[in-house]
Amino acid sequence: MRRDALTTFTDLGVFPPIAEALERVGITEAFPIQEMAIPVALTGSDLIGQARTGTGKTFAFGIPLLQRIVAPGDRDYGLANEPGKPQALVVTPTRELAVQVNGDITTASTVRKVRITTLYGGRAYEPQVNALTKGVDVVVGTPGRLLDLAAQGHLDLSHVKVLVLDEADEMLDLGFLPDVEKLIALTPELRQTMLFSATMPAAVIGLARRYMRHPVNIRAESPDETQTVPTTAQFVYRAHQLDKDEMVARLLQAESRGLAMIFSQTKRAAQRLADELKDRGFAVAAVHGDLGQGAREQALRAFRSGKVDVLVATDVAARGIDVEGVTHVVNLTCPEDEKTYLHRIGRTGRAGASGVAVTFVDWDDLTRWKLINDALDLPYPEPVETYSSSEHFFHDLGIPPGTKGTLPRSERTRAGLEAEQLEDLGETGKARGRQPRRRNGGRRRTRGGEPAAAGHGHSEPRFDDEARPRRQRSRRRTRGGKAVDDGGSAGHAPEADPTATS
DNA sequence: AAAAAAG
Repeated sequence: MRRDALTTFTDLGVFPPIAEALERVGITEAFPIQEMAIPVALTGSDLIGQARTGTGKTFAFGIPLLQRIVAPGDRDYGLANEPGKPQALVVTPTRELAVQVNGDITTASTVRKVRITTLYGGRAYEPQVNALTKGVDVVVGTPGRLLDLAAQGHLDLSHVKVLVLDEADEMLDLGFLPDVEKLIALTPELRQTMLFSATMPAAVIGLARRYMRHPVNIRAESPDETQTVPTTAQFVYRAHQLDKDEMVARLLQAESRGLAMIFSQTKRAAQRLADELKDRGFAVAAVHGDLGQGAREQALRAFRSGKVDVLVATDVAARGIDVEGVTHVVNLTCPEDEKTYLHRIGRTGRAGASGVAVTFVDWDDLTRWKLINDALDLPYPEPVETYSSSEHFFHDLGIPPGTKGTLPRSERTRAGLEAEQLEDLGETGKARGRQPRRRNGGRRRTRGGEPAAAGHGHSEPRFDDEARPRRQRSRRRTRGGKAVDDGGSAGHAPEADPTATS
């Protein structure tokens, strides 16, 4: 359901302090999921919201959540809620996502005095406990720490009137379900429950009904429409293991590349690739669960600011993370399932921007890839056999042929790969120690220039100003101190929300 | 089997 006329938040029933707070950062226009969900959510109804990655789900629940609570400065303060007890709770599957969602909700709350806090693991208890002691209206957090603080008597969820499960299908998945159930049990039965995700399997909706009362289903797209984002061009290759580092390095030389995220199946492989790319002279950071929380957040901050323009990650960064300027996503190996694929490649092509998603599929994973391909109705049943020297690989990704053979290959790459492969074959009994760091090999980054070439007859990935989405962002954003010009024209940008997360 | 999430 699209309207031709621009819909403002005020049109949707959003009250002045929130509309004004959003206006202050240049957010004036509601996007489809917001347009559909906000009026329903404001009535207090339970709802299940589904919309593609990067199309504005966070504000779709964040805005009504703020409007439905009573803040200290509000005139009718104290009517319905005990001061200082959280009235709204948002649960996310990763700590970094909790931080991000906290930031977005805070953005919409700057005009009112709303106390919002983030509660998650890997950090000291003291500041979190102190915040709770002082009094909090909205809590965003991850399950483990929330339960922990509740068990210790610091967190009282008995006054929660709005509960949101962000990335709801993940939160209701086997790994999280027990904790999430415990959390829900700590909240009042009479509450509003909202579920949001880009992926919402029917089974999950069925399960969710146990925790909801007559939920309204809201989908920003028709059910038969593709779940992938049309402005992201997808490429699927069958690559050889020993060639992958080289392919990634070449891919990172694509013209007009912005930020790139590379997804790995394991923490160790992610760290190894990050080290390797660093050796090759790329500005890269790694984020995965083997790192301390400080290092994880530092990596993400460096990436957001553009201090590093390559982030190697495990699936810890697959969902919800919204970083402006990500033009390339690489899957080092075939993702687990279509949901993971969708969320990973959804880190690019956000809010109407163009993106490129490259997936490497090993021989062993061909069957699994076909399942993903079929589930999402993609046109890539047979991944293209490719080597780092293949002409069409360069052509597809817009890399000038002249760069061939210019990248140093570190010795550690081969050593690491061979050791890993032996391990896979079960031929090494003991854990492999970390390889010694080599000194920086060279600086080979090439950026900017001509638009990237098209591939597979899909939408043309281009990052020059002329290829930017027609629907211009109404918000000026800055990154690394300088303004980012979003430009505008061409393309078929469906919706655009600056601070969207999925 | 891996990753995430409490420590």
